[in-house]
Amino acid sequence: MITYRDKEYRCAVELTIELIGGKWKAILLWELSKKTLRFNELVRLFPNITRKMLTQQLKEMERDGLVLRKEYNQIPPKVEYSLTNFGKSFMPIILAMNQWGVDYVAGNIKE
Amino acid sequence: MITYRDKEYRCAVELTIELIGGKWKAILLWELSKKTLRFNELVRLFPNITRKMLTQQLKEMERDGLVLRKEYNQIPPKVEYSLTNFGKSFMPIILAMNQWGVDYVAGNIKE
DNA sequence: CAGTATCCGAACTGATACTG
DNA sequence: CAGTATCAGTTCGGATACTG
Repeated sequence: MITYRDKEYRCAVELTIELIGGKWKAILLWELSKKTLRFNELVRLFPNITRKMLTQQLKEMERDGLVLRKEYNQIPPKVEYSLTNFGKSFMPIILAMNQWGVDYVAGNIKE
Repeated sequence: MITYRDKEYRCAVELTIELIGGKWKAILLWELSKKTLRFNELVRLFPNITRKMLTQQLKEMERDGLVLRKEYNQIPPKVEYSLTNFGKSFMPIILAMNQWGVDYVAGNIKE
């Protein structure tokens, strides 16, 4: 058993899923690992995610310490999202996910 | 863009999430990688998953080619679940997930 | 620009009972 | 043993409109 922030998990995999599971978080980590991005840049990168879901996911990741939200007090507003060191610690997983795609569906990748 | 089984994905990570995302699939892959298991053994291993959800997840993984369902025609029934080679191809990801837990919450693991 | 608010249907999850 | 069936509650996800 693993205890983390007062919750119990059967195995490490379960905990990992809790932190980066869901439809969007792994992909957000992937993009943010390449480049710090502003809110609307993320919106444009992912035509399929709504602003609502994007805000929600980013907030959860910020709460969990994976993402740093930097707000510039200016008009028009400017907010930048980047990975914390903790967020970067998931990169081996994200890279493994990407590598899996390269290995197993490489023939179907179109640039 | 990646095309896989008539669906399009922005990046490999997105496709990986589609195949092994969700709350249970990664954990099921983890357990089945260690040992072929019968339905009720899985039920006992995961007190938090209901039979309904377990059936549903296993069916999806079978449909996607990750899991092999072997039914013995006998009474009482016996069904064994194991990983296909395709299912095993996700092991680098699952192992990375587990390793993350070992590295980052090791202090909180109780056997 | 970077979000909120509201509404709504779909999907997930759980409890319980039942079946070949 | 290995599931299904049913009901109900919660969360997810998307469309649209609005705000500081």
